Amino acid sequence: MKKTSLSDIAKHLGVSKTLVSFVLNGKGKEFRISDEICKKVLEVAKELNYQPNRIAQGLRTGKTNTIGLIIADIANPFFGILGREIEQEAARFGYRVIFCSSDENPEKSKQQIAMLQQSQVDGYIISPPKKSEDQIRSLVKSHIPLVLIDRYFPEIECNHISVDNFDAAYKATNHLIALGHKKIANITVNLDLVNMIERTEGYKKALLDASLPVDESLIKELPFSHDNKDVARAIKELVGKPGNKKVDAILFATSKLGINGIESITAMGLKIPDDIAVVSFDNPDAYKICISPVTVVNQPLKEIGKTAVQVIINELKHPDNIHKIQKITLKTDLIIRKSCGS
Amino acid sequence: MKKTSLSDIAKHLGVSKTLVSFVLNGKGKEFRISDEICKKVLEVAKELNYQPNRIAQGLRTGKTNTIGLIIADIANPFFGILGREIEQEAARFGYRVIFCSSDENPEKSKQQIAMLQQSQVDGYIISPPKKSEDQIRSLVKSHIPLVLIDRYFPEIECNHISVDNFDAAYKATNHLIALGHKKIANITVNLDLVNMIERTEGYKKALLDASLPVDESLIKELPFSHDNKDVARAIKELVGKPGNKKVDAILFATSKLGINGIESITAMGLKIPDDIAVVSFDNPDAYKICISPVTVVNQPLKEIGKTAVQVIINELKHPDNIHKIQKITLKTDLIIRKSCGS
DNA sequence: CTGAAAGCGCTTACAG
DNA sequence: CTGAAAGCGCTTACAG
Repeated sequence: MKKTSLSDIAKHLGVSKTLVSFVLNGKGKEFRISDEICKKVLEVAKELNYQPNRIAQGLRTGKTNTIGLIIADIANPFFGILGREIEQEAARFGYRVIFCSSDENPEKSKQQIAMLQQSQVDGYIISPPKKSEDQIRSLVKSHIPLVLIDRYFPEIECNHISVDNFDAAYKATNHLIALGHKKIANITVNLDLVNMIERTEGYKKALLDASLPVDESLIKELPFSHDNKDVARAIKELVGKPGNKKVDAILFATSKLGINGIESITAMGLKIPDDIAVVSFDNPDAYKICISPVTVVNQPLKEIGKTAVQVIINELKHPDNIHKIQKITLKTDLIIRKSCGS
Repeated sequence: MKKTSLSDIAKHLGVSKTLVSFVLNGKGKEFRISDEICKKVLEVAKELNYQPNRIAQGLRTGKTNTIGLIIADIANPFFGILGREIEQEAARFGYRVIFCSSDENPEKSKQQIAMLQQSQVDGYIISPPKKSEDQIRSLVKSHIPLVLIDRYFPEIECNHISVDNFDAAYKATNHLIALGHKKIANITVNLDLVNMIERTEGYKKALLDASLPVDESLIKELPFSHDNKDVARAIKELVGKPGNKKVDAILFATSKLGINGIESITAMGLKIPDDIAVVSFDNPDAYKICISPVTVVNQPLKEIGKTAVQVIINELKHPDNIHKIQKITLKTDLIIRKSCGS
């Protein structure tokens, strides 16, 4: 079954491809093509089940109606929710999206960017891994719409959408302090990325403002691809010997860390929040049905995704705006459950 | 910054596009082009940062190296893990993937299929919603590689990869029975799809084989887009009045149901497994750190994803095989934790 | 060994 | 109002 093309329809009716193209693109009125012919063209197109070849259109017009998305891992619900929203918002504007998971690996993201360039995507939404500055810089230079999400590079002038991580960590830590916790640890991931750095800064600032000491040994930076054992080890180090508790609360910088952490804490026979209080970034289902439902910093993921697409579409529609850089910071909210005590 | 094309390289060196194309496609040897010229072409290509225009290649060759993926919802970790594996395996073979979430809505999947057709994807991996039989049939007719995952339509001859749902539900129910539970409910989703139907059949068969009555009022089919309230209501109906327990165990057919269900059960003040035992399909993180870690039917998601891509690639490489339909059924395993008692 | 030419399916000045 | 023609960037017979 050969696919039908524009010229099939043209031949069928004894008219030119030009005319058919006009009609099918809704420019019938504009070129004052008679209603009668318009109707016929539409009929035949339907009858022959005409599907425009977007590849051909893309080659001709230079626009593919495709957005390239690079995130760390689509299997992680954090990025899943983000990706879902991006897909949906893009579809509203007639755009498709190619998904890429970089695993926070700059080698992978580099290849993925090259692939997306070759695919002639109209725009990029990227959650850049560390050490990908040069990739982002050269993308900026290419003048194709680009927006960074979740994190960004302060030294690169580029659209980005993220969350006030400093403020979020500050408030979460403060919440712990207000409930009487004094020895508060921070388990985070060694991504060397602003978002994570700001979280740790916010945590420290909250301690300082409460005249609590900042003990660097209570800050554990784990590798991104940590497994349960890494987290378990970190927690053992933090907890110390029984009867001589080094720590009475932990701020987890990601839900992956938090979920593994809670598993370890429980496995060690410790109770949340009585033995140790817990607060975490992100709000996965797991935290709702957890042994002790977890107090979390909730990020407006859907808004991040939606806004990212809108920034891209806006630049595509108004290419003159491409130099008006948008740096958007959204607010988080603290959802208080039971894991911090009362 | 204009992108460099084949002819830019050709002009640069005073040779023909043909030659450049041959060299860049690794056919230098085949056409016995001198090593010297090959080297120069490669050099210039690198220097000019040549990126082949895949859109143009696609138009010319009819192959886009793109796979279209339709699942219910990429934000659901079940599909997230599947999608991740598909993306990764596809990348290994040089394929990109366009992600579409259908929300189990046949209208959406219809539009998405049309979009993917227009995008000239080389193959489809689809988790088809109910009432999408006609869409799948017409795709089969188009002779473009297609594989159904997670569920399929028994009456349509088509590649599919799924899991032995009957067996899985049978074993899960049996596990409950072996632990002494007799009044076992089944909360599932009204998808009218083989996978879900088989789960309920397996559940019933296990009851029958144990000479337990099958009580249709203990089978609750909720809408796909259920919210917490739907699940809470179902559970209230199942549990009945205090002191007069209608049910002592529940088999959840999906983790979304299970997570909501456990939340409701806990909110009602019931203890798992003492007041009510729980077993669920799928193995999200939530179940590991749950109040009572949940016994689950674990599906080999990565294998499903990987195999799906391989079936597509295989057909693409050996177009003659397209009529050798592959119907693959994988095994699940029961991961026993604490939610069923002992 | 290398090049000129056709053509994939579109869109869009241009001409009448 | 409508059509012939060029061209997007490739690949690939075909010719020499």
